Amino acid sequence: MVDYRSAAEAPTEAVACAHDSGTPARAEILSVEKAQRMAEFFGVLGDPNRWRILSALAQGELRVGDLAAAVTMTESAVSHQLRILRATRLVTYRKRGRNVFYCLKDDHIFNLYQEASEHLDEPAED
Amino acid sequence: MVDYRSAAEAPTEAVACAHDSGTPARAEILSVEKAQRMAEFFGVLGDPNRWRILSALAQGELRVGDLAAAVTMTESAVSHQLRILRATRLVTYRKRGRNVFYCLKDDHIFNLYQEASEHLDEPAED
DNA sequence: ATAACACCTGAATATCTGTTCATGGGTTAT
DNA sequence: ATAACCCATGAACAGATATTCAGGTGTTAT
Repeated sequence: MVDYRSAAEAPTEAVACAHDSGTPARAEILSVEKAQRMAEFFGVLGDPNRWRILSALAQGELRVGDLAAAVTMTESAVSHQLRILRATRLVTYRKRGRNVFYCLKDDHIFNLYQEASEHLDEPAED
Repeated sequence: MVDYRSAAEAPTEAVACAHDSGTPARAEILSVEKAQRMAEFFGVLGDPNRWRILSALAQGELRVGDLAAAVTMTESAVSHQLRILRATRLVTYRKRGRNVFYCLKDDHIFNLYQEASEHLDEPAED
């Protein structure tokens, strides 16, 4: 997926830690359980098609079929992904007859998107 | 990893969308490229050992060997992971003789952690 | 020079993950 | 009742991923 050989190499001597010298440690080391929960959550956001689904739902409620068309995936594939997004409580749904309308559940996904964008938009600084 | 059969089921009729009725759509649907970049970034945070490494570094600078001991992984495994964290610009390093000291690069990881925690701590509401 | 140390890297393997395909349940129309 | 429609699900397969293992580079000590 990514070519890690093009990683940021050769740092300067200037200290570039998130918290410098005298600053007290901000956090304890994560327990394996907490780390596991974090990883499971972020892992859900680690798939491009799930991001496309989420961004489509950011425009408003959508039926599964329309959602599939919007992201050019099969209904089955979308349905599988929606199950995961449901379990992670990122989306909710509402049944009307034989249709099922999905939508985003809350604002957390927006904040995460924004925070990630800021990080990704930062200059390479090499 | 997760049992998706225990997903949130049986919604009420009350609308629970992130943006209600008349609100205008907040975003366009993500391009495949942007979705790909997002997924790659969040995918890095989709591993429990990487979270333990990051949280260990949140306490301060650490040598690779000490880091490995702190998270109970082999030096090799840690080194492989650090390469990924370096490429994602989540950590930086500093060479002193034959030692290499790693530390967190910026605050984004804290914000992401906090945002995710808030989401995960929300009640199940079933 | 030689050995020990700290770290990095490539290949190989076991595991996890996402899609497809086929099928089944529930709802509406005829 | 029957057919058409919408969606969910399980199994299976292909692709991605993380660790282990063996070996390599560069640095410090003897």
